[in-house]
Amino acid sequence: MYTIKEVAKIMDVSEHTLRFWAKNGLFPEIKRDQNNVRLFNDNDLEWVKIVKCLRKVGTDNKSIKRYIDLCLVGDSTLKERYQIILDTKEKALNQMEDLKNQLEVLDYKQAFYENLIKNNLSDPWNPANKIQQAKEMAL
Amino acid sequence: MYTIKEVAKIMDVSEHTLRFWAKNGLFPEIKRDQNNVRLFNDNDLEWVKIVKCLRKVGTDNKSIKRYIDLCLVGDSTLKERYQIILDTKEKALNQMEDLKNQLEVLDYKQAFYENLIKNNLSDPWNPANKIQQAKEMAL
DNA sequence: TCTTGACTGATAGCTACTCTCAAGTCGTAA
DNA sequence: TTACGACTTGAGAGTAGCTATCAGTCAAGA
Repeated sequence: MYTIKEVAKIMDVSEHTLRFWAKNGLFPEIKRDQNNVRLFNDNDLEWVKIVKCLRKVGTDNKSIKRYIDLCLVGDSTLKERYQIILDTKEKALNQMEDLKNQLEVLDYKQAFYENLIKNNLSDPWNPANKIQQAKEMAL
Repeated sequence: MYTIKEVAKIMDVSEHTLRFWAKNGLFPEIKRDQNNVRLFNDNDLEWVKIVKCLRKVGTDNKSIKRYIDLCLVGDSTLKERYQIILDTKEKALNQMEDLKNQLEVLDYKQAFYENLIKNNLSDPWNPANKIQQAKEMAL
């Protein structure tokens, strides 16, 4: 059994966020002790894990709740849940692709700056420099 | 020269977001025609590209504005800007790593569901089933 | 007994959009 | 000439998902 603080540490999710998720029904009911303090068990940790996973790939909380609710309905929703996982995987792969593209932009920028710094050049992008260049061309 | 609508299409960023970014100083001043309509040139498109890139890897707008402002200052900020690009690259790589981890979680889930569906089994996670299992064990 | 620390829910605030709206401009068709 | 439709503008309201603050409860230790 874990307190919310321990779960926050183990799962690397803030206590605030865990309470927010709990309040919004993103976990099945979590047990409380006699003082109303939440006590997470290992199974609850698995729920946190899947919610965290779905959030990380950008699933909105409404859709996550829907998935959780399907889980609680029982076996009749197995195929629908399976499909959600497949769709989520595709989303994650698209995001990887997107990140790769952004990395290319950053690689280009890096090379651009390295060239300027190494050769002690001026930034041809800078509007101020543009004016300067225009002046030079006009001479 | 491109209207905001064209830029939105070319860069795959909504007109709303472009106006929002512009209002918050995430682009250098953009030219307007006699009717106050924004006219983006190819250089502006490059600004949109870098802002989009920074946002995609989770940079907050304040930090993006700071980067843009550094760009406008001129060559004295080249090294600082270079460092921002390097830091951003690292952030992007961390995110890739994170996504890979989440994909593993999803792969596991996929296998889990495939097993249940193929073998026509009950979800051992379902709280309702847990009760059932407990009952069966009690028999 | 008092203090410290952990927890609680309610609520306020924040970021980054996202949407709606009234108003202005343009080209074309009746 | 006027009406229309498609486009733009800024202002401002609304939203998602946290994030932070707060007052209050409780148990354990000095």
